[in-house]
Amino acid sequence: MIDVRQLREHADEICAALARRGDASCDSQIEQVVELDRQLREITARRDDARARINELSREVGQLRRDGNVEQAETVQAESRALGEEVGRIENEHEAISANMHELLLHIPNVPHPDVPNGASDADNPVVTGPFLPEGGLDGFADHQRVPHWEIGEALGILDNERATKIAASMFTMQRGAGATMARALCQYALDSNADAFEEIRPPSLVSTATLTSTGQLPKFADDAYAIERDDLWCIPTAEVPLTSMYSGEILDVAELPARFMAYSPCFRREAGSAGRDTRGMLRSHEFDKVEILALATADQAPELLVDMISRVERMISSLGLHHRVIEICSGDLGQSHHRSFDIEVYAPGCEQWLEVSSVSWFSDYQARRADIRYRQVDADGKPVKGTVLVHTLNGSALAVPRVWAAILETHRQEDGSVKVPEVLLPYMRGITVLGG
RNA sequence: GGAACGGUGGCAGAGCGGCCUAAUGCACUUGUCUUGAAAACAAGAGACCUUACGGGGUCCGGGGGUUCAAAUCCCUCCCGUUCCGCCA
Repeated sequence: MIDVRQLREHADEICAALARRGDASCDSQIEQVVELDRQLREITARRDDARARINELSREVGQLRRDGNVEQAETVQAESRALGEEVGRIENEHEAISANMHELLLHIPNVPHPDVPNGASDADNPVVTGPFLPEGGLDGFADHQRVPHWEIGEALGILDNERATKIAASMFTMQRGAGATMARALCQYALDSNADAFEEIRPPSLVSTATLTSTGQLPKFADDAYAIERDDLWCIPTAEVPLTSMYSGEILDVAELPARFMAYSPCFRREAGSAGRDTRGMLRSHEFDKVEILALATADQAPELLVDMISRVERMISSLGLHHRVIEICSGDLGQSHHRSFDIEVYAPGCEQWLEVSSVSWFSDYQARRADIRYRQVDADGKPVKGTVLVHTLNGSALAVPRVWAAILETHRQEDGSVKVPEVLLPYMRGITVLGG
C-alpha cells in the first residue's frame, strides 16, 4: 500500500510517477482515495466528539448514583443513550467509507523508483550487466551443448517427468539419482554461499490467509495459489511470503537492521493461465525448490542491499559456470508492489533461451505498510526517538533450482553426452563428478 | 480429537461493572544528591488516528453483543499451557 498522507499532500507527483507504469486508471483511483480520506477524517472527528461526550456523561452517571441521586442519573442516562445511537450511525458510515478506501488502496501499485527506465512491456527491459557469453556470443556454444535438458535428463535417467505426472498431475517434475542429488546440492550450495550475512530459516510451507494477503498475493492473485480450504491455509508460492511476515505487527529496534534472512522452501504455483506454456522439461512446474534471500532495512540501507543481493546472485551463477545477464525491469513491466526490480537471466543453449533464474526487488515501504513492520529510530546520542517508521523490504531468489538445473545440463554437457558437475557442487555430491559418466 | 486452565503496558503480574485516566514489582529515561558511580528520593515514560497544537479519540488476544458505562458480564473465533488420546 502507498501512504495516504503522502497521497493527501503530493497527489500530483504520485499520479505522475504512476503514469509511468502505463496504467491510466490510477488518476481517478487516487482522486477517489483523497476524497474518501477527507470524508473519513471529518467523520472521525464527529464520532470522537460524540464518544468524548458519552464518556463524560457516564462519569457523571457514576457520580450521581454514588450520591444516591437516581432520578437525575436516569435523565443523564437517557441523553447518553441517544448519543450512543448517534455514534452507532456514525460508526456504520465510517466503516463503509474506510472499507471502500482500503479496497481502493490495495489496488494502487507502488511508485517506481526515479531511476527505473521508462518502457511499456518486457520488450523494453534494458540489459544493465553483461551478457557474459562464450567467445562468439550465442553462436559460441558447441553442438554437444545444443541439446534441450529434457532430452539430456531422460537419456541419463535423471529426469522422470512421466512418472511425476502419473502420481501427481501434469506440470509436476521428478528428478532421480544423481539428478535429484544435484537439485539438493544446489540448495545447500546457495544456503552456504549466503550464510555469511543471512540467518537461515526453515519456515512453514503453509500459511494463513492473512499472511498471504500481507505480501500481496491475495486478494488479487488467488487463482495462482493452491488453497487448502478445509483448514483455511495456502501453499506458499515462495519463501518470501513467510519470511516477510515473520515480523508482521512488530516494532524492531533500528540496531537490528538490516535484518537478513534466507530460506530453502518448496514453492507451489498453480500457473493458472500458463497451461500449455513451457510444458516440457523443468522450465515451469507446479512445485519447485528455491532458496530465497530477504532483508528488512531502513530506507538508507536499501539501495546498497539491492546491489549486494544482485551481485550475490551473479557470483553464484558465474561460479556454476553458467552464462548470464542482468536486466532491469522497466516502468511498464514492474510488478504491483515493486519499487525497483532486476532479473538475472541464464542462457540455456539447448532450449536456446534466456531463462529468468532470479528476480531481486526493492519494495520500499509498500509491503511493510501492509504487513505492519516498523522500527524505532534513535537520535545522535543513541536514544530512542518518539514514533515509529516502516521498514523497507527487499528480496530475491538466491537460486531457483529447476531452471539452474536445466541450464547446467545444457551448458556442461560433454561430447560423450555426459554432464560435468560444477566444481562448487562437488562437496554435496557424494563423490559424483559426472552425471551419466 | 477430548478435558481443564489461561491470554492485561518492554517483562512479570493484580484487577473481575463506575475514583481503571490500569495497582505493584523489575527493567528504562530524566532530575536532585555526589568528584564520578552506586544507593536513595522525585518525576516521567508506549502505540495508533485526528487536531483550531489547547486537546480529543482508540488500544487489556480478534470479532460481535448486553449496559448510561465493559479489562471486568454473555456469545463466538484464534492462540497458549497442562493432562488424556493419537502419531513422525
